[in-house]
Amino acid sequence: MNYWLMKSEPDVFGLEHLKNRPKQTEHWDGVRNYQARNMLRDQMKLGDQAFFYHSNCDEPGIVGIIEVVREGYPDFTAFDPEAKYHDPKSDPDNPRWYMVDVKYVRDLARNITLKELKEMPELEDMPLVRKGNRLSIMPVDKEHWDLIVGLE
DNA sequence: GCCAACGTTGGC
DNA sequence: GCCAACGTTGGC
Repeated sequence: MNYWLMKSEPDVFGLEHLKNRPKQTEHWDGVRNYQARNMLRDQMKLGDQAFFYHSNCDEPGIVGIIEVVREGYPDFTAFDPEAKYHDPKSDPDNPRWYMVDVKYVRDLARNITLKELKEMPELEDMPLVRKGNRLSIMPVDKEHWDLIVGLE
């Protein structure tokens, strides 16, 4: 089993939105970065768990846990000219972008903030806290995962 | 294949 | 709202 961190802006699609979906499940669309795409397409497996991270907000941080319930498949929103993340270069016969479906697992008891994570020497290798990292999906080491859950 | 210009991300 | 960091694009 792999562990991940997935970023989303709470104003656009936050943990509450996922929780309120029928079946508490949603497809994770709109990723338009090749490195993140490769992870969605090739590496994320059924049952993998991920931190739900709120970005671009007052207190960026990890607010919950979600789970992969469908493995990588083409991000159909790329084909839709009306969609925000439409990409005319993604051909349905040869899709450029992929997504997975995720399901709400639980809230964390509190928001474990980016600020707090940055202050932990044990986490200095974590991509999330490294300068300039803008990936919206990133792998999390099991040791880091356990450590962070332990902060709750 | 280089690199300048441009767009986006996301913390602050 | 600012801006640093980074990815992508496209001319050459």
